[in-house]
Amino acid sequence: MPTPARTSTAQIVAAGRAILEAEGLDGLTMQRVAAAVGVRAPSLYKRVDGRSELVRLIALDVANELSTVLEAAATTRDPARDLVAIASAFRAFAHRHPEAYALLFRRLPESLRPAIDMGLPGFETMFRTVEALAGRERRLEAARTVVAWASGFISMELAGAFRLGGDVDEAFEYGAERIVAAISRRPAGERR
Amino acid sequence: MPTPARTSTAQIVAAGRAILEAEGLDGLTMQRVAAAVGVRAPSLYKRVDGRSELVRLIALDVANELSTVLEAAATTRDPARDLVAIASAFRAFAHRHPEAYALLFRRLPESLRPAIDMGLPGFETMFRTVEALAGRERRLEAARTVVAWASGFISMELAGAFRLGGDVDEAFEYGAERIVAAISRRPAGERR
DNA sequence: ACCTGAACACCGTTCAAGT
DNA sequence: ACCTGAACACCGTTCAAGT
Repeated sequence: MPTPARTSTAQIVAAGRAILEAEGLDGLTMQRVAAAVGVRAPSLYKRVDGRSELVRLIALDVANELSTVLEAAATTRDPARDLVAIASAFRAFAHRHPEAYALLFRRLPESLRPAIDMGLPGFETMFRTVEALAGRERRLEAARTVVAWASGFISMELAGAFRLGGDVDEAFEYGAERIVAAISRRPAGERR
Repeated sequence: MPTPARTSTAQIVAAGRAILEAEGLDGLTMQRVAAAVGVRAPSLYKRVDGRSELVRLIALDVANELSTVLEAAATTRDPARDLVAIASAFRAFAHRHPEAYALLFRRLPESLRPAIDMGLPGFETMFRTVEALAGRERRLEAARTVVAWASGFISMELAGAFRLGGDVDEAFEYGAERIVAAISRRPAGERR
């Protein structure tokens, strides 16, 4: 006799994300998630293949949200200003969802890799903005430089690695400005 | 009746590091470490306060080794070349010990933070080299920019995040050059 | 002193049995 | 169909008992 579903994959992912953010990745247990959606742990396996699959689904959810945030950040027609805005939006997102953010850049065995496509609109936007500054030929190296800097800065910041005092916001602004200039085809002063 | 110690903290840390590198952080269990040093899991608690303490000790060991590697990398008197060499040594270390490296930049509750002092000689060397390029006033922001870029690049690389093809080594060289230029004081006469 | 087995409270995961 | 309790193989950690 069929019984109605008491939960859904979407609800499980949402609950998992909430628990992740509140308790950290170690606190994200199948039992907690099950309790949050009103079910017992074994029932989760009807919709999700296991814990690592759940974590992967959460990471995909986070990537999508981040993508829309980045997309919305490029509002001017000036690529230099847009790129700074994109980097700042990236950082603000990480501050709002530090545990979720950490999920995006963690080391994983090849097989479990979350296929976070750089094809997501927000990353495309970033990529296009970089290309406008660095030129078609150097766009890949330039994009990698920008993303490496931004993600590294944020990871260190969230890991509490900036312990020498100073103004961290100011260091981010300094870095953003310098990096934008560094990847630009012409020195900033010559642009019009 | 006293029995002789069958292992030591140093041996435990070394075994733990080997297991970490071979099996990943999840594979680093007290039982495995115990087996590797020829003892049962409960005996580890005589020398180490628990698993997170063990991980902290391993992280400190890694930080010290990284420090000596960085220190040895600065061999010329040209700070620009030295800084590139330091960044490359940093990257090479991470490639040799990817799991150990990941330990250094992971998010931790404040209380468990591994007190990886920036006072370690290798980091001092890097800091001094940056200062020679960026000047005393901007050295903190400049150092943060360099380390953020390098650590971010390496994390992404090790996480398998560079999936758009292209030459990753070339992207690192490109980034290193551009960043060194970006944090350097402008030569006299050039306007901004 | 140091080491150990046994025990406890947790995990993730499987599966037969219930509705 | 979906959910569940029971079971299994693991964890980390504690502690009384052994040497």
